[in-house]
Amino acid sequence: MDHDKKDRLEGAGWRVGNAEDFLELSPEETAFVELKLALARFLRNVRVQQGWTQAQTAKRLGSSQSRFAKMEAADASVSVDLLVKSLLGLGATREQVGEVIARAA
Amino acid sequence: MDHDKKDRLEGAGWRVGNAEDFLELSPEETAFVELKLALARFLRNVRVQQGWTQAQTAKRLGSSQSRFAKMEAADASVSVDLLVKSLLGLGATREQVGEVIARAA
DNA sequence: TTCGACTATGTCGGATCGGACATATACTGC
DNA sequence: GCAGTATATGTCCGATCCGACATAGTCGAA
Repeated sequence: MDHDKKDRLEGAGWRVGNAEDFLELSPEETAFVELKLALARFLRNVRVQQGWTQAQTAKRLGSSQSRFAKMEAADASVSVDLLVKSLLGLGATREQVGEVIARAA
Repeated sequence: MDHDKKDRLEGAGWRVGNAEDFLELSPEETAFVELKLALARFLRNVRVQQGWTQAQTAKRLGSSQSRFAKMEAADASVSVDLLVKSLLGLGATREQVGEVIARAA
C-alpha cells in the first residue's frame, strides 16, 4: 500500500496494519501464516503459469475445485501438508518449496 | 553404508536401497517424506543443541513427550504442520525452516 | 442483459491428526 | 544385578482436515 492511500484511510478513522497487529498473533503464529500464504501464492503461480483452471488442476491432484480454491486462498481449513503435497504433485521440487518458504514475502 | 557391508547383505539375498525403492514410492511421495525427515532431524538438532530433554521441550510447546518423540521420528501420525509449528515455537525462523527443506539431505 | 466459464464460499460425513496415558526399551551410575 | 532418567511405541478419543456437493459471485463475449 502506498503512503497516500494509507494516509487517506487512517485519516478516515481506519487503522492500517498487518494480520499480526489486527489479530494480535504471536511472532511464531505470524511466521506460520506467512509461510502458508507464501505456499498458497506459489501454488497459484504454478497453476497460472501452466494456463490451467482450478478444476483441471484439482482433478490432476485427485481433489476438487472448491478445495483447490481454498488452497490458493490459504484457507484455515487447509494444512501445510496439503499445500506441499499439491506443489510436489504439480512438479515443484523440494528445493523450490524450501526457497519459497525461506524467501517469499 | 560401506560397500563391504552392502555386498555381504546382497550376497545373503538382501536388496539394499532407499525407502523409495523398497516401498515403491512415487517421486513426489519420496520428496515429501524426505522433507518430513529433514524437518524432524532439524527439530532434534535444535533440542539437543539447547541441552533439553524431549519432555522439557514438549512441555514448552504444550505437547507431550510421546508426541515429541514421534515428531523427531517423523512418525506417520505427525504432520508437517506440527513439525513447522514446533520449530517456530522453539525459536527457529521461517528462513531456517525453508533452508532445511530446500537443502537438507 | 443473458450466457458460459471460472472462481469463491458454506457445509457435511468420513478420514486423519494430536495430546494424553500406559508401557516398553535404552542407557548410565551404583 | 537394580534404580533412575531418557527415549520409543501402542492406543484412545476429541479435534481438525479433506473431498465432495451445492451455490454464490465475477468477468467477458455475443
